[in-house]
Amino acid sequence: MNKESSRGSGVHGQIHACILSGEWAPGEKLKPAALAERYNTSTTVVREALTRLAGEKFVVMEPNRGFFVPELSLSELRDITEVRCRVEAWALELAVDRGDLTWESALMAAHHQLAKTPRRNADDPTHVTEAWADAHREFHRKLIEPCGFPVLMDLSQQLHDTTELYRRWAAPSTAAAHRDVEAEHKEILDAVVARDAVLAAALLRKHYEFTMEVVLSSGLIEGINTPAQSAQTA
Amino acid sequence: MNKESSRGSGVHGQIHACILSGEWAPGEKLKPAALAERYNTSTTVVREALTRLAGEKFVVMEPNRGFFVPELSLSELRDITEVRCRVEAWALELAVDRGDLTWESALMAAHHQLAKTPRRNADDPTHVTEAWADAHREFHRKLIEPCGFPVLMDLSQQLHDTTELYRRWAAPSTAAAHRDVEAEHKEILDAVVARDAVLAAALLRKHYEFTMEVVLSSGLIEGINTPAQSAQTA
DNA sequence: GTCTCACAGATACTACATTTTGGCTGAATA
DNA sequence: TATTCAGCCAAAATGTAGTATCTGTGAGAC
Repeated sequence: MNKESSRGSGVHGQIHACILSGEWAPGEKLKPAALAERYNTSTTVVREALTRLAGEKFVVMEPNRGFFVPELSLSELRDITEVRCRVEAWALELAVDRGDLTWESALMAAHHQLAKTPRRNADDPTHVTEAWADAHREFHRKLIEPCGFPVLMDLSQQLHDTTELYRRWAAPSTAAAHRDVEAEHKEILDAVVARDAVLAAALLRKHYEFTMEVVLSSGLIEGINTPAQSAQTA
Repeated sequence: MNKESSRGSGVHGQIHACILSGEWAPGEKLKPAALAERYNTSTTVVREALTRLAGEKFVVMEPNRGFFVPELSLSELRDITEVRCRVEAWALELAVDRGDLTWESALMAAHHQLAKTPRRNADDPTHVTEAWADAHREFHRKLIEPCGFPVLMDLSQQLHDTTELYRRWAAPSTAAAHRDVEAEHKEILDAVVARDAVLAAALLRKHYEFTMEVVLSSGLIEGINTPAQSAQTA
Protein backbone atom coordinates (compact mmCIF):
# COMPACT_ATOMS: atom_id res chain seq x y z
CA MET A 1 0.00 0.00 0.00
CA ASN A 2 2.48 2.65 1.13
CA LYS A 3 5.49 2.96 -1.15
CA GLU A 4 8.73 2.66 0.72
CA SER A 5 10.87 5.77 0.58
CA SER A 6 14.17 4.06 -0.07
CA ARG A 7 15.32 0.79 -1.51
CA GLY A 8 16.83 -0.33 1.78
CA SER A 9 13.55 0.18 3.62
CA GLY A 10 11.76 -1.72 0.90
CA VAL A 11 14.05 -4.71 1.17
CA HIS A 12 13.74 -4.59 4.94
CA GLY A 13 9.97 -4.85 4.69
CA GLN A 14 10.05 -7.58 2.07
CA ILE A 15 12.45 -9.79 4.00
CA HIS A 16 10.34 -9.27 7.10
CA ALA A 17 7.22 -10.32 5.22
CA CYS A 18 8.94 -13.30 3.62
CA ILE A 19 10.16 -14.64 6.94
CA LEU A 20 6.67 -14.25 8.39
CA SER A 21 5.13 -16.02 5.43
CA GLY A 22 7.44 -18.95 5.99
CA GLU A 23 9.64 -18.47 2.97
CA TRP A 24 12.63 -19.78 4.88
CA ALA A 25 12.67 -22.32 7.68
CA PRO A 26 13.74 -21.42 11.23
CA GLY A 27 17.49 -21.76 11.59
CA GLU A 28 18.00 -21.33 7.87
CA LYS A 29 20.81 -19.12 6.69
CA LEU A 30 19.90 -15.83 5.02
CA LYS A 31 22.50 -15.40 2.28
CA PRO A 32 23.04 -11.78 1.28
CA ALA A 33 24.15 -12.74 -2.24
CA ALA A 34 21.01 -14.75 -2.96
CA LEU A 35 18.73 -12.09 -1.48
CA ALA A 36 20.50 -9.35 -3.43
CA GLU A 37 19.79 -11.16 -6.68
CA ARG A 38 16.20 -11.84 -5.70
CA TYR A 39 15.45 -8.20 -4.92
CA ASN A 40 17.57 -6.84 -7.78
CA THR A 41 19.93 -4.91 -5.55
CA SER A 42 23.42 -5.22 -4.10
CA THR A 43 24.56 -7.14 -1.06
CA THR A 44 25.17 -3.99 0.95
CA VAL A 45 21.52 -2.93 1.05
CA VAL A 46 20.59 -6.51 1.97
CA ARG A 47 23.15 -6.45 4.76
CA GLU A 48 21.70 -3.20 6.01
CA ALA A 49 18.17 -4.60 5.99
CA LEU A 50 19.31 -7.74 7.81
CA THR A 51 21.28 -5.70 10.32
CA ARG A 52 18.19 -3.64 11.10
CA LEU A 53 16.08 -6.78 11.45
CA ALA A 54 18.75 -8.10 13.81
CA GLY A 55 18.35 -4.97 15.93
CA GLU A 56 14.63 -5.64 15.99
CA LYS A 57 15.43 -9.20 17.15
CA PHE A 58 13.65 -10.56 14.14
CA VAL A 59 16.68 -12.27 12.65
CA VAL A 60 19.76 -13.60 14.44
CA MET A 61 23.13 -12.11 13.63
CA GLU A 62 26.29 -14.11 14.33
CA PRO A 63 29.43 -12.04 13.71
CA ASN A 64 31.56 -13.43 10.89
CA ARG A 65 29.03 -16.23 10.40
CA GLY A 66 26.10 -14.42 8.83
CA PHE A 67 22.38 -13.99 9.43
CA PHE A 68 19.80 -16.65 10.29
CA VAL A 69 16.06 -17.06 10.71
CA PRO A 70 15.53 -17.46 14.48
CA GLU A 71 15.24 -20.96 15.86
CA LEU A 72 11.93 -21.91 17.45
CA SER A 73 11.93 -23.10 21.04
CA LEU A 74 9.18 -24.29 23.33
CA SER A 75 10.40 -22.31 26.29
CA GLU A 76 10.59 -19.08 24.33
CA LEU A 77 7.05 -19.53 23.07
CA ARG A 78 5.84 -20.10 26.64
CA ASP A 79 7.72 -17.02 27.84
CA ILE A 80 6.44 -14.79 25.10
CA THR A 81 2.88 -15.98 25.49
CA GLU A 82 2.93 -15.27 29.21
CA VAL A 83 4.43 -11.82 28.67
CA ARG A 84 1.87 -11.09 25.96
CA CYS A 85 -1.00 -12.13 28.22
CA ARG A 86 0.22 -9.90 31.03
CA VAL A 87 1.12 -6.90 28.93
CA GLU A 88 -1.94 -6.94 26.73
CA ALA A 89 -4.27 -7.59 29.67
CA TRP A 90 -3.07 -4.30 31.09
CA ALA A 91 -3.22 -2.52 27.75
CA LEU A 92 -6.73 -3.82 27.20
CA GLU A 93 -7.88 -2.54 30.59
CA LEU A 94 -6.57 0.89 29.68
CA ALA A 95 -8.13 0.71 26.23
CA VAL A 96 -11.54 -0.28 27.55
CA ASP A 97 -11.31 2.56 30.05
CA ARG A 98 -10.10 5.20 27.60
CA GLY A 99 -11.48 4.15 24.22
CA ASP A 100 -14.33 6.18 22.78
CA LEU A 101 -17.17 5.33 20.43
CA THR A 102 -15.07 6.00 17.34
CA TRP A 103 -12.63 3.36 18.50
CA GLU A 104 -15.42 0.93 19.27
CA SER A 105 -16.75 1.37 15.74
CA ALA A 106 -13.33 0.99 14.16
CA LEU A 107 -12.75 -2.14 16.21
CA MET A 108 -16.01 -3.64 15.02
CA ALA A 109 -14.99 -2.82 11.46
CA ALA A 110 -11.63 -4.51 12.00
CA HIS A 111 -13.39 -7.55 13.41
CA HIS A 112 -15.78 -7.71 10.49
CA GLN A 113 -12.86 -7.50 8.09
CA LEU A 114 -11.18 -10.37 9.92
CA ALA A 115 -14.33 -12.50 10.13
CA LYS A 116 -15.07 -12.16 6.43
CA THR A 117 -11.53 -12.82 5.21
CA PRO A 118 -10.94 -16.44 4.20
CA ARG A 119 -8.64 -18.04 6.73
CA ARG A 120 -7.30 -20.82 4.58
CA ASN A 121 -6.66 -21.14 0.91
CA ALA A 122 -7.72 -24.07 -1.24
CA ASP A 123 -4.23 -24.16 -2.78
CA ASP A 124 -2.44 -24.49 0.52
CA PRO A 125 -4.78 -25.64 3.32
CA THR A 126 -1.93 -26.10 5.79
CA HIS A 127 -1.31 -22.38 6.19
CA VAL A 128 -3.50 -19.36 6.76
CA THR A 129 -3.66 -16.74 4.03
CA GLU A 130 -1.62 -13.54 3.98
CA ALA A 131 -4.79 -11.48 3.99
CA TRP A 132 -6.14 -13.21 7.09
CA ALA A 133 -2.82 -12.81 8.92
CA ASP A 134 -2.87 -9.08 8.13
CA ALA A 135 -6.46 -8.69 9.28
CA HIS A 136 -5.65 -10.70 12.41
CA ARG A 137 -2.72 -8.47 13.19
CA GLU A 138 -4.82 -5.37 12.65
CA PHE A 139 -7.67 -6.56 14.89
CA HIS A 140 -5.33 -7.27 17.78
CA ARG A 141 -3.56 -3.97 17.25
CA LYS A 142 -6.81 -2.05 17.20
CA LEU A 143 -7.96 -3.85 20.33
CA ILE A 144 -5.43 -2.10 22.53
CA GLU A 145 -4.93 1.05 20.47
CA PRO A 146 -6.46 3.59 22.90
CA CYS A 147 -4.25 2.43 25.78
CA GLY A 148 -2.22 5.56 25.15
CA PHE A 149 1.23 4.00 25.44
CA PRO A 150 3.14 3.88 22.16
CA VAL A 151 5.78 1.79 23.93
CA LEU A 152 3.19 -0.84 24.77
CA MET A 153 1.89 -0.88 21.22
CA ASP A 154 5.38 -1.44 19.82
CA LEU A 155 6.08 -4.22 22.27
CA SER A 156 2.77 -5.83 21.48
CA GLN A 157 3.46 -5.73 17.75
CA GLN A 158 6.90 -7.21 18.23
CA LEU A 159 5.56 -10.09 20.30
CA HIS A 160 2.79 -10.62 17.77
CA ASP A 161 5.33 -10.92 14.95
CA THR A 162 7.50 -13.32 16.89
CA THR A 163 4.58 -15.60 17.75
CA GLU A 164 3.39 -15.33 14.15
CA LEU A 165 6.52 -17.25 13.19
CA TYR A 166 5.48 -20.05 15.53
CA ARG A 167 1.95 -20.04 14.14
CA ARG A 168 3.33 -20.27 10.62
CA TRP A 169 5.49 -23.24 11.37
CA ALA A 170 3.02 -25.17 13.50
CA ALA A 171 1.67 -28.10 11.54
CA PRO A 172 -2.11 -28.50 11.53
CA SER A 173 -2.97 -30.56 14.58
CA THR A 174 -6.03 -32.19 16.05
CA ALA A 175 -6.24 -29.35 18.56
CA ALA A 176 -6.41 -26.83 15.72
CA ALA A 177 -9.25 -28.72 14.07
CA HIS A 178 -11.44 -28.49 17.17
CA ARG A 179 -10.90 -24.78 17.51
CA ASP A 180 -13.21 -21.95 16.56
CA VAL A 181 -10.93 -18.94 16.33
CA GLU A 182 -13.62 -16.67 14.94
CA ALA A 183 -15.83 -17.36 17.98
CA GLU A 184 -12.93 -16.44 20.26
CA HIS A 185 -12.43 -13.11 18.52
CA LYS A 186 -16.17 -12.45 18.64
CA GLU A 187 -16.28 -13.13 22.40
CA ILE A 188 -13.40 -10.72 22.99
CA LEU A 189 -15.09 -8.07 20.86
CA ASP A 190 -18.38 -8.47 22.73
CA ALA A 191 -16.66 -8.14 26.11
CA VAL A 192 -14.89 -5.00 24.95
CA VAL A 193 -18.08 -3.42 23.62
CA ALA A 194 -19.76 -4.30 26.93
CA ARG A 195 -16.81 -2.50 28.57
CA ASP A 196 -16.00 -5.54 30.67
CA ALA A 197 -12.22 -5.21 30.85
CA VAL A 198 -11.69 -8.12 33.22
CA LEU A 199 -13.66 -10.54 31.07
CA ALA A 200 -12.02 -9.27 27.89
CA ALA A 201 -8.55 -9.73 29.36
CA ALA A 202 -9.43 -13.23 30.53
CA LEU A 203 -10.75 -14.14 27.09
CA LEU A 204 -7.65 -12.67 25.45
CA ARG A 205 -5.47 -14.82 27.70
CA LYS A 206 -7.49 -17.90 26.83
CA HIS A 207 -7.12 -16.98 23.16
CA TYR A 208 -3.34 -16.67 23.35
CA GLU A 209 -2.89 -19.75 25.52
CA PHE A 210 -5.03 -21.79 23.16
CA THR A 211 -2.83 -20.70 20.27
CA MET A 212 0.22 -21.76 22.24
CA GLU A 213 -1.31 -25.15 23.02
CA VAL A 214 -2.07 -25.71 19.35
CA VAL A 215 1.50 -24.87 18.38
CA LEU A 216 2.95 -27.04 21.11
CA SER A 217 0.71 -30.01 20.30
CA SER A 218 1.57 -29.80 16.61
CA GLY A 219 4.93 -31.23 17.53
CA LEU A 220 6.69 -29.40 14.75
CA ILE A 221 8.95 -27.41 16.99
CA GLU A 222 10.74 -30.50 18.32
CA GLY A 223 11.25 -31.54 14.71
CA ILE A 224 12.98 -28.29 13.89
CA ASN A 225 14.87 -27.76 17.10
CA THR A 226 16.67 -30.96 17.95
CA PRO A 227 16.62 -31.43 21.76
CA ALA A 228 20.39 -32.01 21.64
CA GLN A 229 21.25 -28.42 20.83
CA SER A 230 20.39 -26.77 24.12
CA ALA A 231 23.15 -24.22 23.75
CA GLN A 232 22.43 -21.03 25.63
CA THR A 233 23.12 -17.65 24.14
CA ALA A 234 25.48 -16.16 26.68
CA MET B 1 36.40 -6.23 28.70
CA ASN B 2 35.23 -8.51 25.90
CA LYS B 3 36.80 -7.74 22.57
CA GLU B 4 34.22 -7.24 19.85
CA SER B 5 34.40 -9.83 17.15
CA SER B 6 34.03 -7.50 14.21
CA ARG B 7 34.62 -3.86 13.47
CA GLY B 8 30.93 -3.20 12.89
CA SER B 9 29.94 -4.61 16.27
CA GLY B 10 32.66 -2.52 17.89
CA VAL B 11 31.40 0.70 16.34
CA HIS B 12 27.85 -0.22 17.31
CA GLY B 13 28.85 -0.58 20.93
CA GLN B 14 30.93 2.60 20.94
CA ILE B 15 28.20 4.77 19.44
CA HIS B 16 25.72 3.30 21.92
CA ALA B 17 28.02 4.16 24.80
CA CYS B 18 28.72 7.65 23.47
CA ILE B 19 25.03 8.48 23.16
CA LEU B 20 24.44 7.23 26.70
CA SER B 21 27.33 9.26 28.02
CA GLY B 22 25.83 12.37 26.49
CA GLU B 23 28.36 12.90 23.75
CA TRP B 24 25.65 14.28 21.46
CA ALA B 25 22.53 16.18 22.43
CA PRO B 26 19.04 14.81 21.84
CA GLY B 27 17.87 15.68 18.33
CA GLU B 28 21.41 16.09 17.10
CA LYS B 29 22.33 14.64 13.73
CA LEU B 30 24.66 11.66 13.67
CA LYS B 31 26.86 12.22 10.63
CA PRO B 32 28.30 9.00 9.20
CA ALA B 33 31.26 10.85 7.68
CA ALA B 34 32.33 12.38 10.99
CA LEU B 35 31.81 9.13 12.89
CA ALA B 36 33.74 7.17 10.27
CA GLU B 37 36.75 9.41 10.74
CA ARG B 38 36.45 9.25 14.52
CA TYR B 39 36.44 5.45 14.61
CA ASN B 40 38.93 5.05 11.76
CA THR B 41 36.58 3.20 9.51
CA SER B 42 34.40 3.80 6.47
CA THR B 43 30.92 5.29 6.33
CA THR B 44 29.31 1.99 5.42
CA VAL B 45 30.35 0.41 8.71
CA VAL B 46 28.96 3.41 10.57
CA ARG B 47 25.74 3.24 8.61
CA GLU B 48 25.37 -0.40 9.53
CA ALA B 49 25.90 0.32 13.20
CA LEU B 50 23.39 3.18 13.09
CA THR B 51 20.90 1.03 11.21
CA ARG B 52 21.14 -1.63 13.90
CA LEU B 53 20.73 0.97 16.64
CA ALA B 54 17.66 2.23 14.76
CA GLY B 55 16.24 -1.29 14.87
CA GLU B 56 16.84 -1.27 18.61
CA LYS B 57 14.96 2.04 18.78
CA PHE B 58 18.02 3.68 20.23
CA VAL B 59 18.54 6.15 17.40
CA VAL B 60 15.97 7.60 15.03
CA MET B 61 16.28 6.88 11.33
CA GLU B 62 14.62 9.18 8.82
CA PRO B 63 14.84 7.79 5.28
CA ASN B 64 16.93 9.99 2.97
CA ARG B 65 17.52 12.39 5.87
CA GLY B 66 19.92 10.51 8.10
CA PHE B 67 20.20 9.39 11.71
CA PHE B 68 19.47 11.37 14.88
CA VAL B 69 19.76 11.07 18.62
CA PRO B 70 16.18 10.63 19.88
CA GLU B 71 14.34 13.71 21.10
CA LEU B 72 13.34 13.79 24.75
CA SER B 73 9.69 14.18 25.61
CA LEU B 74 7.84 14.41 28.89
CA SER B 75 5.06 12.10 27.82
CA GLU B 76 7.45 9.43 26.64
CA LEU B 77 9.31 9.51 29.93
CA ARG B 78 6.03 9.13 31.81
CA ASP B 79 4.98 6.23 29.60
CA ILE B 80 8.26 4.42 29.88
CA THR B 81 8.41 4.91 33.64
CA GLU B 82 4.93 3.47 34.08
CA VAL B 83 5.72 0.50 31.84
CA ARG B 84 8.98 -0.08 33.71
CA CYS B 85 7.20 -0.01 37.07
CA ARG B 86 4.60 -2.53 35.93
CA VAL B 87 6.95 -4.85 34.08
CA GLU B 88 9.70 -4.88 36.69
CA ALA B 89 7.23 -5.25 39.55
CA TRP B 90 6.14 -8.49 37.97
CA ALA B 91 9.70 -9.57 37.19
CA LEU B 92 10.73 -8.78 40.74
CA GLU B 93 7.90 -10.88 42.18
CA LEU B 94 9.08 -13.80 40.06
CA ALA B 95 12.69 -13.20 41.01
CA VAL B 96 11.95 -13.07 44.73
CA ASP B 97 9.98 -16.29 44.36
CA ARG B 98 12.51 -18.14 42.25
CA GLY B 99 15.89 -16.69 43.21
CA ASP B 100 18.20 -18.84 45.33
CA LEU B 101 20.90 -18.03 47.85
CA THR B 102 23.56 -17.72 45.17
CA TRP B 103 21.53 -14.98 43.51
CA GLU B 104 20.94 -13.26 46.86
CA SER B 105 24.68 -13.21 47.44
CA ALA B 106 25.44 -11.95 43.95
CA LEU B 107 22.84 -9.25 44.37
CA MET B 108 24.40 -8.11 47.61
CA ALA B 109 27.77 -8.02 45.86
CA ALA B 110 26.29 -5.93 43.04
CA HIS B 111 24.80 -3.56 45.59
CA HIS B 112 28.07 -3.24 47.45
CA GLN B 113 29.83 -2.48 44.18
CA LEU B 114 27.25 0.19 43.45
CA ALA B 115 27.33 1.70 46.93
CA LYS B 116 31.11 1.98 46.94
CA THR B 117 31.45 3.46 43.46
CA PRO B 118 31.73 7.25 43.45
CA ARG B 119 28.54 8.67 42.00
CA ARG B 120 29.90 12.01 40.89
CA ASN B 121 33.25 13.16 39.71
CA ALA B 122 35.05 16.26 40.97
CA ASP B 123 35.83 17.23 37.38
CA ASP B 124 32.21 17.17 36.26
CA PRO B 125 29.82 17.35 39.23
CA THR B 126 26.77 17.79 36.98
CA HIS B 127 26.87 14.22 35.68
CA VAL B 128 27.27 10.82 37.30
CA THR B 129 30.35 8.78 36.46
CA GLU B 130 30.49 6.04 33.83
CA ALA B 131 31.48 3.53 36.49
CA TRP B 132 28.47 4.37 38.64
CA ALA B 133 26.09 4.16 35.68
CA ASP B 134 27.49 0.72 34.86
CA ALA B 135 27.17 -0.49 38.45
CA HIS B 136 23.65 0.96 38.60
CA ARG B 137 22.68 -0.86 35.44
CA GLU B 138 24.13 -4.10 36.74
CA PHE B 139 22.35 -3.85 40.12
CA HIS B 140 18.97 -3.37 38.49
CA ARG B 141 19.67 -6.16 36.04
CA LYS B 142 20.68 -8.54 38.78
CA LEU B 143 17.59 -7.62 40.79
CA ILE B 144 15.24 -9.32 38.35
CA GLU B 145 17.65 -11.87 36.90
CA PRO B 146 16.05 -15.05 38.27
CA CYS B 147 12.63 -14.15 36.88
CA GLY B 148 13.35 -16.71 34.17
CA PHE B 149 12.11 -14.68 31.20
CA PRO B 150 14.86 -13.59 28.84
CA VAL B 151 12.27 -11.50 27.00
CA LEU B 152 11.54 -9.54 30.17
CA MET B 153 15.23 -9.02 30.82
CA ASP B 154 15.77 -7.62 27.34
CA LEU B 155 12.82 -5.30 27.64
CA SER B 156 13.97 -4.13 31.03
CA GLN B 157 17.45 -3.37 29.71
CA GLN B 158 16.04 -1.47 26.75
CA LEU B 159 13.84 0.67 28.98
CA HIS B 160 16.77 1.24 31.33
CA ASP B 161 18.92 2.51 28.46
CA THR B 162 16.21 4.80 27.18
CA THR B 163 15.61 6.35 30.59
CA GLU B 164 19.37 6.60 31.09
CA LEU B 165 19.33 9.17 28.28
CA TYR B 166 16.84 11.24 30.25
CA ARG B 167 18.91 10.91 33.42
CA ARG B 168 21.99 12.06 31.54
CA TRP B 169 20.33 15.14 30.18
CA ALA B 170 18.48 16.18 33.31
CA ALA B 171 20.16 19.17 34.89
CA PRO B 172 20.87 18.92 38.62
CA SER B 173 17.77 20.16 40.38
CA THR B 174 16.68 20.94 43.93
CA ALA B 175 14.81 17.64 43.95
CA ALA B 176 17.99 15.75 43.13
CA ALA B 177 19.82 17.43 45.98
CA HIS B 178 17.32 16.22 48.57
CA ARG B 179 17.51 12.67 47.36
CA ASP B 180 19.36 9.72 48.86
CA VAL B 181 19.62 7.24 46.00
CA GLU B 182 21.87 4.89 47.94
CA ALA B 183 19.27 4.57 50.69
CA GLU B 184 16.63 3.72 48.11
CA HIS B 185 18.77 0.94 46.66
CA LYS B 186 19.51 -0.36 50.15
CA GLU B 187 15.81 -0.48 51.02
CA ILE B 188 15.02 -2.43 47.86
CA LEU B 189 17.86 -4.84 48.59
CA ASP B 190 16.66 -5.38 52.16
CA ALA B 191 13.10 -6.07 51.02
CA VAL B 192 14.37 -8.60 48.48
CA VAL B 193 16.57 -10.37 51.01
CA ALA B 194 13.57 -10.46 53.38
CA ARG B 195 11.68 -12.03 50.44
CA ASP B 196 8.99 -9.38 50.64
CA ALA B 197 8.12 -9.10 46.95
CA VAL B 198 5.23 -6.68 47.42
CA LEU B 199 7.31 -4.24 49.45
CA ALA B 200 10.26 -4.57 47.07
CA ALA B 201 8.05 -3.83 44.07
CA ALA B 202 6.52 -0.82 45.82
CA LEU B 203 9.97 0.52 46.69
CA LEU B 204 11.17 -0.05 43.14
CA ARG B 205 8.19 1.91 41.84
CA LYS B 206 8.94 4.74 44.27
CA HIS B 207 12.57 4.65 43.11
CA TYR B 208 11.65 4.94 39.43
CA GLU B 209 8.97 7.55 39.98
CA PHE B 210 11.34 9.64 42.07
CA THR B 211 13.85 9.53 39.24
CA MET B 212 11.16 10.68 36.83
CA GLU B 213 10.17 13.54 39.12
CA VAL B 214 13.77 14.69 39.35
CA VAL B 215 14.12 14.68 35.58
CA LEU B 216 10.83 16.48 35.07
CA SER B 217 11.59 19.11 37.71
CA SER B 218 15.01 19.79 36.21
CA GLY B 219 13.18 21.54 33.40
CA LEU B 220 15.83 20.64 30.87
CA ILE B 221 13.51 18.64 28.66
CA GLU B 222 11.38 21.64 27.78
CA GLY B 223 14.56 23.46 26.88
CA ILE B 224 15.54 20.77 24.40
CA ASN B 225 12.15 19.95 23.02
CA THR B 226 10.43 23.14 22.04
CA PRO B 227 6.70 22.85 22.84
CA ALA B 228 5.95 24.05 19.33
CA GLN B 229 7.10 20.88 17.62
CA SER B 230 4.37 18.48 18.70
CA ALA B 231 4.58 16.50 15.49
CA GLN B 232 3.43 12.95 15.92
CA THR B 233 5.20 10.05 14.27
CA ALA B 234 2.41 8.46 12.25
C1' DG C 1 43.29 -41.81 14.10
C1' DT C 2 44.60 -37.11 14.94
C1' DC C 3 46.60 -32.95 13.67
C1' DT C 4 48.05 -29.42 10.33
C1' DC C 5 47.63 -26.66 6.55
C1' DA C 6 45.77 -24.99 2.41
C1' DC C 7 41.93 -23.91 -0.35
C1' DA C 8 37.09 -22.56 -1.45
C1' DG C 9 33.25 -19.91 -0.12
C1' DA C 10 31.24 -16.49 2.37
C1' DT C 11 31.50 -12.31 5.30
C1' DA C 12 33.31 -7.70 6.38
C1' DC C 13 35.17 -3.65 4.70
C1' DT C 14 36.68 0.19 1.42
C1' DA C 15 36.38 3.27 -2.30
C1' DC C 16 33.62 5.15 -5.64
C1' DA C 17 29.22 6.33 -8.35
C1' DT C 18 24.41 7.76 -8.19
C1' DT C 19 20.42 9.90 -6.27
C1' DT C 20 18.13 12.86 -3.10
C1' DT C 21 17.73 16.79 -0.15
C1' DG C 22 17.70 21.51 1.28
C1' DG C 23 19.22 25.91 0.84
C1' DC C 24 20.52 29.75 -2.17
C1' DT C 25 19.97 32.89 -5.96
C1' DG C 26 17.44 35.74 -8.62
C1' DA C 27 13.70 36.93 -11.49
C1' DA C 28 8.58 37.58 -11.65
C1' DT C 29 4.61 39.36 -9.22
C1' DA C 30 1.71 41.79 -5.89
C1' DT D 1 9.95 47.14 -1.89
C1' DA D 2 8.64 42.82 0.00
C1' DT D 3 7.21 38.14 -1.18
C1' DT D 4 7.00 33.95 -3.64
C1' DC D 5 8.55 30.43 -6.36
C1' DA D 6 11.23 28.07 -9.93
C1' DG D 7 15.63 26.46 -10.95
C1' DC D 8 20.33 25.50 -9.71
C1' DC D 9 24.13 23.77 -6.77
C1' DA D 10 26.62 21.90 -2.92
C1' DA D 11 26.35 18.52 0.62
C1' DA D 12 24.81 14.37 2.27
C1' DA D 13 22.46 9.96 1.90
C1' DT D 14 21.82 5.74 -0.82
C1' DG D 15 23.53 2.21 -3.72
C1' DT D 16 27.35 -0.50 -6.52
C1' DA D 17 31.51 -2.89 -7.37
C1' DG D 18 35.46 -4.81 -5.93
C1' DT D 19 39.16 -6.04 -2.24
C1' DA D 20 40.51 -8.00 2.17
C1' DT D 21 39.64 -11.02 5.91
C1' DC D 22 37.55 -14.78 8.20
C1' DT D 23 35.38 -19.54 8.65
C1' DG D 24 34.77 -24.17 7.77
C1' DT D 25 36.08 -28.15 5.24
C1' DG D 26 38.86 -31.65 3.34
C1' DA D 27 43.16 -33.61 1.79
C1' DG D 28 47.59 -34.99 3.28
C1' DA D 29 51.26 -35.86 6.67
C1' DC D 30 52.67 -37.79 11.03
